[in-house]
Amino acid sequence: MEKELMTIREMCDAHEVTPRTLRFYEAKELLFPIRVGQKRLYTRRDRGRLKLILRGKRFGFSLEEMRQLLDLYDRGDAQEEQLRRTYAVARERLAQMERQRDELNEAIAELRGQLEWGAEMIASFRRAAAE
Amino acid sequence: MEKELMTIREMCDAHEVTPRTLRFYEAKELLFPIRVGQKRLYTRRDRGRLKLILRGKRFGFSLEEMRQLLDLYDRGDAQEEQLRRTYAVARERLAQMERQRDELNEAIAELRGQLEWGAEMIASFRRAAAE
DNA sequence: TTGCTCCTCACGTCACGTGAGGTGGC
DNA sequence: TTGCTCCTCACGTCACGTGAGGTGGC
Repeated sequence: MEKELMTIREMCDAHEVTPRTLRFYEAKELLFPIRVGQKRLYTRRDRGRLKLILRGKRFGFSLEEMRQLLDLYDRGDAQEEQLRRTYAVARERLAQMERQRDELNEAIAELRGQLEWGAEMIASFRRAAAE
Repeated sequence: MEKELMTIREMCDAHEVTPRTLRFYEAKELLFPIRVGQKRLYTRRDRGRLKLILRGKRFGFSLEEMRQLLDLYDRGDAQEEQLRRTYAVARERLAQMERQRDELNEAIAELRGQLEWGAEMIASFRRAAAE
């Protein structure tokens, strides 16, 4: 059973982030934990938002983009509009990620080539030293 | 024929970087253009270093890492040592790039799944609106 | 005189990391 | 009293971007 309210430490352990990250997201108005004195208590809503934020990060969305999408989600009334917007932004991101993957694959191939060349050079140094 | 000395603008056009980038690399001691008054004139050596820096960037090396490798290269005496070091660092980088590519591919697959789901949802909104 | 390119600060960006210094409750 | 966890500034990081304000030569 999940606790209704979680401390900052419990949040960190559950989502593998640092306290600094959670405070930073709060400053950026991405999370809104309850304050009891100085302490923060995170609700189910905060956990839902955090999961979406972390997922968005894996997709390369900026925090500002995630904030805008979450805000749309929160307004609740325009569910369809929110979905369309997210869909459009996500398609662009997908295209960027595919380009990025292609570049990365090229770079990997190039670096592999360089490494082969380097291995040969090192081998020839060794042969020269053996004389 | 390539000119022996190039202005900052010629360097920028030749390598698709901004003046700010070249000045930044100089501040970080990666480039050492000749100063004629205030103006900078870049030598063949600077161009060689810049090419290596940009290549290194594509491989994800930090500027500090590139500076260290270039410094080794410059000492010239320990060519073999330099090559070995570069080779070792490059192998690690390759492994990181491969991990990064795998994560990216996973994220792409996941995002594609989300997009499909989103497309269906939008379609069902449309059907509901058609009633 | 007007443009153009060059220059030097120096602050801004993004997503946090990292102390410094202090508090509350077991 | 000692630890532990929490807290709030606030500066540091990385690789530049972006004005502001000024200079030199056609």
